Amino acid sequence: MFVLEKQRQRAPSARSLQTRARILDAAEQFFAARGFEGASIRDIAKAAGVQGGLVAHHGGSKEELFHLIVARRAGELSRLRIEALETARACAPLNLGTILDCFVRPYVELAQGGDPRWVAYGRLVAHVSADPRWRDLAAECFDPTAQRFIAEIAALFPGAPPGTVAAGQVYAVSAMLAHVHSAWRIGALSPGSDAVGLDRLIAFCTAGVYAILTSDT
Amino acid sequence: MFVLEKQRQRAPSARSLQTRARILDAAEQFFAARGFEGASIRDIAKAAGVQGGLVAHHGGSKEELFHLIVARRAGELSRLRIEALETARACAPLNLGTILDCFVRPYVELAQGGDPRWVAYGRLVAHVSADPRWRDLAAECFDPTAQRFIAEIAALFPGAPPGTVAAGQVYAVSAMLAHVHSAWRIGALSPGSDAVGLDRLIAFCTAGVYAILTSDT
DNA sequence: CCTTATTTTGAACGGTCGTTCAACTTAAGA
DNA sequence: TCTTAAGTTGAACGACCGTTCAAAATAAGG
Repeated sequence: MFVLEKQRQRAPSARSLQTRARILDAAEQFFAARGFEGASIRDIAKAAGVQGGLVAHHGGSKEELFHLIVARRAGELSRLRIEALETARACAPLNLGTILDCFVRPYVELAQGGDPRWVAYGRLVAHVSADPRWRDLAAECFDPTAQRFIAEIAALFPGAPPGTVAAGQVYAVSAMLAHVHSAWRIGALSPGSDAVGLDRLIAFCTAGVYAILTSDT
Repeated sequence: MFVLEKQRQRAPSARSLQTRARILDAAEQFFAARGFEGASIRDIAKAAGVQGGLVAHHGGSKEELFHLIVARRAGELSRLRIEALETARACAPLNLGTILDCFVRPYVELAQGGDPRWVAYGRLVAHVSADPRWRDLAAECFDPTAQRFIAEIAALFPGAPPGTVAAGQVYAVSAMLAHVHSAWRIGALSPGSDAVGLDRLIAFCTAGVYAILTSDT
């Protein structure tokens, strides 16, 4: 899967970096909208305004390109979530609602902020989660942060079985993704602040996770 | 999208019905495993043991075939859910947990029962829900039953905003799908009964929906 | 300013895709 | 039994796929 790259002898030019960014952004949109097989290298190249061969030059094979796109966005989001967690911990002792807030809020605010790249990323995550083909990619990009939050929650509920904490995490993530990419099914977005919907989502997740962690069975 | 078909002049033979079923089942597996674009007519034909042209004869175009497969399974599941709801209503006044149980349990038991066709259907639903391309299909196949359950829940919480009930329904569905097709992320299935996991899922959904329906905001 | 690593082009390669269709086989209905 | 609608085959169509590569253009580093 991964071959070690030849050592660079020169710094990339500004133009090359811009081209690379255009290719990755275009690929992100097409992969998100049409899935891995549905997105074609030629469509991506045309949207980025380059020749097809250049996509391979900057992104490698189609699989490597997909991996690259998911990993770069996941890394940035992971950083934001961990930062939110540390900030919250510095203010007050963590509770369940705060922990889930730190996980859910960063992404939902990015996606609802209107940046099409983060909306696309949500669809990408949905594709990756739905297809067992991407199991390794999910494990690499999503699991470390998820494990971190699972550990925080488990520390609050010492008696809860580990599997139950993990289940709550998975359910919460799925509800978060549905909140973003199935918003049209919930109804037309309210013209005012979207924060109401976000708070409602976090309340749903918190109550659900709390219920299964404190149940007797 | 839909042309009116020529009137049949003869009943289909038993062999033809079997062939048709083999084609639809094979298509269901490939669409579920690889998505719409990832599944090829030739793979489906080979798995069904027929020539490629026969797939078009029984299933129409690729889009029509996809629609056919989702609709037939959705119709059957919808019937089971409504039956469960009516049975429960006959026994005792409905409450939130019972309503959600009637929605979630029929599918999860089918999928966890080991029938690969129902496991495949779960992945199909995930694909349909993740891709805006299938918005109309989702509206046709999923919304009527969802609306029915939303109405039942709304009747229990007269003061709750309609959008909040719909949000709870969408979150619950997403958690249910995650429970089935992301079970590997929650952990190895317990060797004993899977009903424990199902009860936990229903408890999660019930507590979450209840929380957002009774919140002040 | 040179040298040359890097970026970019343009075209081509072998395959696979969804779809179509004439010809052949099967079996329903009179 | 006979007619013929329906089922099935096998091959072909044009289009698009991911990938490769020699050659040209660009620009970093000495």
